[in-house]
Amino acid sequence: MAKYERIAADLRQQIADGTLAPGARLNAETELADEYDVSVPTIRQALNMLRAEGLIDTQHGKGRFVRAPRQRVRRTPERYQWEKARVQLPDDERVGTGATEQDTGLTYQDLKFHAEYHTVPADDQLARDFDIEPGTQMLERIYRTTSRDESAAISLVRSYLVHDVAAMNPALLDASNEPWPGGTQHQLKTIGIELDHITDEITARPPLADEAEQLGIDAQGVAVFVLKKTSVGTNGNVAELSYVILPGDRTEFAYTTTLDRWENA
Amino acid sequence: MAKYERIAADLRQQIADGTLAPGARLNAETELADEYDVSVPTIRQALNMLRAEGLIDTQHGKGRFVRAPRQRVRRTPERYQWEKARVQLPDDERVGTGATEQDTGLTYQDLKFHAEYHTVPADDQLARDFDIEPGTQMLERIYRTTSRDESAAISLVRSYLVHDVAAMNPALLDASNEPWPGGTQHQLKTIGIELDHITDEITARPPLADEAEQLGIDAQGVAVFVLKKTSVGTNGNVAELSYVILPGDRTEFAYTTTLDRWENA
DNA sequence: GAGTGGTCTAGACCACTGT
DNA sequence: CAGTGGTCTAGACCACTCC
Repeated sequence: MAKYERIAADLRQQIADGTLAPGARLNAETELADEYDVSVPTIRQALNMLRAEGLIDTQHGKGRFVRAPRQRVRRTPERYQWEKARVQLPDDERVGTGATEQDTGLTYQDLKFHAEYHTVPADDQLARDFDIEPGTQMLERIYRTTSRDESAAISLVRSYLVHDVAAMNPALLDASNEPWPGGTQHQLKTIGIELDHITDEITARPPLADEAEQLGIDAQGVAVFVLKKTSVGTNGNVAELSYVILPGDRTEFAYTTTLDRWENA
Repeated sequence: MAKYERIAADLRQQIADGTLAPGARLNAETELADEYDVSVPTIRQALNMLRAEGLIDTQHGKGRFVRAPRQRVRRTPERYQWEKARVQLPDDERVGTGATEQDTGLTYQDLKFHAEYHTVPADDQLARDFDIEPGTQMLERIYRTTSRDESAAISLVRSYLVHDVAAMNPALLDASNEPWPGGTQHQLKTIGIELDHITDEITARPPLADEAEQLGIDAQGVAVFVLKKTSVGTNGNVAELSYVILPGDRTEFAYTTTLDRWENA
């Protein structure tokens, strides 16, 4: 076993058994190098492993700190139905049920919310998903939701609508109307679209540099979930499609499948 | 921008635009150091980034190679219902519908299959999930499924049954009966259990060292999915619980939620 | 044996954080 | 200012792969 592996294992153990409690600062790399009687780069290699595992957090100029295990936010598809039901409520009851809540699964009042809209031509992937011609103008909506407590974003969302369809209600083209009371499903209702079903497709990949920064993930190690959410209207057309980027260490998905009973049971 | 970042970006670009095609070997670190006019450790830092991103594969003594983008295996909950329906078919039609297929979502004939059974006491987590006393004897079943083509495993499964419940059919205690025709749901039927629903809970984390090896993931970078699958019988009790470890770069989950129609629509 | 990556050293200089 | 981590150098030695 290599020295750096042995050192990493030792520190990992100390974190696991509480010798190094969450929030505690590790000794400086020069001190650790003395303690373990190795060179500084070797210590750094060990510490990089722990960072990749999400166990420690490094802060330039301050030190390395044991990370508190992140509380996972549970995301279930029940809220799709919940949001759909709320669409029919009067306006004042719909307040606080914005796209934020639909796309993050959170219902907190204390969120910082950022939205910006663009018009972009459909690339091949979007064209396939919407069953439209490549180059068709799309309304691209970028959302970033941040808890007031933390600096890190909870999710990054890229949402797409066919521009000419959205334009049937000009209010939908104006980002300053966000967060929209009632969320995307209510927005769709204003242009005559009712959703039939929503498909979630979940993959994982390493975060891009800017995603890592915005989500408060140390660049190496922790992955992000990419949730591709496809909303299909009762007419069979894709009404909205969004990519939700979620931090891999703070997210949990849960889906329940109910099975048909055996006939002779 | 640091040198190693610039070098990584340059190589990333070459991989993206096909200058470095999948399978191609990168120049040796000493050659790259000459080309970019930096030291070898700096080159190594750049290459470690690419490895963490899953773009290259390093083989000790041979070189570094551009990884082919992995084909993702799509995993949907439809097969739970599919497997349940097949339980009632006659034996000869059930062949090839083993736990493997249920837990991996694959139906290939050409799989190498490994199973081993243990008896272990329930820890606190298992006790909570099964609603039993901690320390209750559990039948722990470890599955590892490997495609005949590749050396890497497709999934690693840890499955739990209450030992005394499984023991009602002694054949269920013998690992040499795996792969069982009809899979777990048929095994449960032999002890009088019909499933009502199955809940999938999905998280992601960095792989453990042995998981990375078995799944053919380079230790750093690519995450693993942990799918916790809870199968609940028609009596309301948890019948079986399994943890499925899936490679983050080769797995995609898809779940569709059908929404109720608006009454006045 | 020649070539490859894996580990490790002993430093240097810079950028960021606090006092 | 002192202390921290981030970057980078120029080498050494070992383990693995292939011929």
